[in-house]
Amino acid sequence: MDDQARIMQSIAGVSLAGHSVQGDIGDILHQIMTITDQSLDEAQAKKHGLNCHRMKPALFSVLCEIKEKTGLSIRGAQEEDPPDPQLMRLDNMLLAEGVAGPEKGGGSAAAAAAAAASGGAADNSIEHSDYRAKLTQIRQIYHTELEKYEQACNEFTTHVMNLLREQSRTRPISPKEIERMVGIIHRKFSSIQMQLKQSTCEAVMILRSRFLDARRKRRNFSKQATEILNEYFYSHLSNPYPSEEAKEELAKKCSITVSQVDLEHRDVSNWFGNKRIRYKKNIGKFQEEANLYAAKTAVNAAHAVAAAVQNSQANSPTTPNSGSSGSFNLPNSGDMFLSMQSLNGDSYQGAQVGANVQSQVDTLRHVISQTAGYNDALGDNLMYSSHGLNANGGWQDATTPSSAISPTEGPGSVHSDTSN
DNA sequence: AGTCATGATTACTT
DNA sequence: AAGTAATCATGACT
Repeated sequence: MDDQARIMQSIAGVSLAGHSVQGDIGDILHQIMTITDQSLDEAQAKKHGLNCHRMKPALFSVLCEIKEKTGLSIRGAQEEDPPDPQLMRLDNMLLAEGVAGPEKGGGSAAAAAAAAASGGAADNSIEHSDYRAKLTQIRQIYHTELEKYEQACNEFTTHVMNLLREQSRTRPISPKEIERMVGIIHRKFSSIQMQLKQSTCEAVMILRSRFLDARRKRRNFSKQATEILNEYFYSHLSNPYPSEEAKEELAKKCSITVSQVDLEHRDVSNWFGNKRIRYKKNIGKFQEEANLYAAKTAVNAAHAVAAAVQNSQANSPTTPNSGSSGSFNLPNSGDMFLSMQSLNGDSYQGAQVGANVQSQVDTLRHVISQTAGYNDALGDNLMYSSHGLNANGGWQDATTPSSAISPTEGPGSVHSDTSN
């Protein structure tokens, strides 16, 4: 500002010296220089006053002259637009992945059609449809964001241009300058866009690695997820084969807890597959865990019993002791409630009851085996016996639990699931 | 670095 | 198509 003031002063002194209007000019300049210190309304009024001033055209032409002279430096800074190699790379990738391409008719739809049509590609079309769904989601987000940026950029550009146009009445602004300004704005916005493109690329890469790469990177499930899965496993020990729906539900249940990654049906299947085989291979090793989860479900069951009893005998003064006092809002308490009622002898014929009885029986059997000192002859290896696990190594029919038959596993068995 | 636990994949069976 | 058994690969822990 000081430099500018000096220039102004010198202009006034040199070009217009000797005229009787010198004091007048000084006054005008002073007004111009202080215009930014004033409130908007004041400034607006003063600007208008200056615009109508009789000296304005002369001053304006002087400014134009000066501008012409200093314009060279600006022109020197005139830079062309080198296509950013990184941006090009991002663009190419997004195009290749079908994110940036044509909205619908392009890559993804074609891929979908190809996958659906050809029988050969049906090997894992479910996963691919899932993949495509997620990709579409990403593409949608990307496009709406891009559009938003575009709109904001245009709005801002027109705003700035209006501003400049308005200012061009008081100071000389060449079209080149406006062009340059627009260029700057666009560059700023495109750098923002690049960030969007970058994060989109990242998302696509993650998606790709998750779905299409040969071997998905191993991630450990969250504690809550394993908790939930284990709970199901040990409360269905006699038949640890969750149905499709059950798997789906477990996956959902595991995903709503705070875990970095959503579990899917396949993950649940893998988990149960691994769990079954590893449990069977070395039951002793899982004994502690089994006890833990059985106890956990037993607590739930006890609470449910309390709830059921309290409910069914609400009008009767004879309340069984069952010393547990607990919340009614336990997880699963609904299921437990029904099944316990059915065990209680009440004739509830809910669709869920049958399914839950077995899990209840599993839990209760375990509790009984513990409290009754059932593990005498088996040594300390098999406190929690293998229920439906038959000697052949299969779980087989759950409805005929063989009572405490230990498979060939000895106490000192080493688990053979080692490699490398 | 070594070890263990565990998620994921593969080949095979039912 | 779902399950099993074996195996691979890696995260976490020592």
